[in-house]
Amino acid sequence: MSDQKVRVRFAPSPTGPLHIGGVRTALYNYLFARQAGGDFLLRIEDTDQTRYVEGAEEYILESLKWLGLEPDESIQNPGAVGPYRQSERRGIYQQHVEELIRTGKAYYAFDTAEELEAMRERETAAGHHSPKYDARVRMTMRNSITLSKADTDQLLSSGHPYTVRMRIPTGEVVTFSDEIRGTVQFSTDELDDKVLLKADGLPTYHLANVVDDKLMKITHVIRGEEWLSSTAHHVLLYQSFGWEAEMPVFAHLPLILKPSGKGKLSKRDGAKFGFPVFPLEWKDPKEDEIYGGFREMGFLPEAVLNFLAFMGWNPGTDEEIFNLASLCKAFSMSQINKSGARFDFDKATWYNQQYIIQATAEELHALTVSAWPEKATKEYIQSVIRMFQPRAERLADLYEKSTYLFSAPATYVDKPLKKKYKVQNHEAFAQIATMVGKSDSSTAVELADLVKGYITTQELGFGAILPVLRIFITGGMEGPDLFDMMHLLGASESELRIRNGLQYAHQLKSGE
RNA sequence: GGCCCGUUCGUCUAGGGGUUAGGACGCCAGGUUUUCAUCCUGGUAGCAGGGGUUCGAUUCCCCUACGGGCUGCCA
Repeated sequence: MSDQKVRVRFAPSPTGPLHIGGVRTALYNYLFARQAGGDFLLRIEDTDQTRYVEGAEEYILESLKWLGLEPDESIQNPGAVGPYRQSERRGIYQQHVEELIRTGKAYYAFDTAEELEAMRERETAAGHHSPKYDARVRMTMRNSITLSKADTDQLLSSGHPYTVRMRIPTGEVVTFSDEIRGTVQFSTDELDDKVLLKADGLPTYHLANVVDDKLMKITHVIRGEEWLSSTAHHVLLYQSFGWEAEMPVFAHLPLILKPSGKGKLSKRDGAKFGFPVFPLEWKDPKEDEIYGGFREMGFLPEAVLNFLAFMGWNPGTDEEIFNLASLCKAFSMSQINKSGARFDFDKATWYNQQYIIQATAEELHALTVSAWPEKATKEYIQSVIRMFQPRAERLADLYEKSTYLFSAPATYVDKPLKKKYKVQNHEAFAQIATMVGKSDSSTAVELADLVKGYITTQELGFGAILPVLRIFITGGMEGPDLFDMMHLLGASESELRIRNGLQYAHQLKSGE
């Protein structure tokens, strides 16, 4: 197995939006494949028709595309081992299930939902805590083991609904090696006779997964820890088919947990904690509810990837900024943790800020084009972006925080203005306005020298002038360097704003 | 309840028989910016508990506690 070309798969169910934990699973699969020069496939596991959600498949595809985790083989660009949608592989499963029945590894079960329920109640009452359809119980149920051949054939030909169950042997120990957890053992006495084929003719995860992984030549199964318990069933299935030699290497990833409280991160946690748990926004057709996405929240895909990569993995060094390409180089299965990681939105935000700072103004402009005032030129907008990059945690901060560079402030912060503006400086501000208006400084530094020189020679004090000037220009107390902004706004606009601000401040003061 | 997996600062983690237990986020303080942010410096805080093994355990073993997963004709 190890001398074959590495092939891994990401196999989500189209039952809703792709959860952030799923994204991380996809990422690790992608990284592992890229690093090994192998293939990364996407398989849609749509065997539960009752949970199928319209649009989920497209959502998954779009998410992976946004993140840059595009599969080598998928429903969109099929390879040689398709179809890549399980619902289109019915015949394959049917065929394999028949083989298991022939060899006695599986059997028909005719129990109805009511009968199963009755069994569970009976078992619980008898003191069996988690009732399992196991070697003992199956002898009390209606299946092709307890029924005569004639009765079984009769039921089958009469169209009675049936499932096919796995016949778990007793008294054996299933041992397998997990890349992350080491040797894991299960006693077959603990295992139940899992349903392999449902009454609707579609396979359950267990059967479909094993058959598809084998047929799609998957070498490494990298998936969430929620699958660890059922891996024993999967190993048994490989054995039943005589596929021991082709059994993939298993690697069960630690789960992503809620930021606080108990359990793994869930769909509702986003709304509950005020941050996205999905890559893209999702409008649920059934619930009439909108779930926020990292993309719409102004996150850069590489920041999401970097953040997610570090939830459960580390490069073994102190470095922590890794884009997709460097992650591919640094990734190693042996550096994956065993324990679950709590989702930390502050850390995600920090990563985003880092990537916004690293990005070029051109890139950020391209990602936000429609958000800027139409009249502004590209050069002007990109200058604004450069000024606000270190001040942005989300893409929207870029244009939401910089509105005053596109139109004069409509209001001023009164309290600081009252405190800082002194009536006796009125003439000095008027002088500065004139000076700024006439200046043809080619750089912000020249403009700064000019104004600061005036303040110094007039002995006005920077603290009495600069903060007030900032309020005149922006309306507020925060923002980029004052002279950078005035230089960008231009001489006449700056002069105008100073004069308007001065008039306002003067009225504010004299009105007391 | 049963089975399986896990447990280093609040969070993400490095480390691993002898270390001042390292880094990052967050938070706090200082510096730069006479603003805010960035950036820089410093600080805060941790090996779940109990038994072993050992000259010596945070590191190895066992137990307990706690956390997580599974226990569906869901995946």
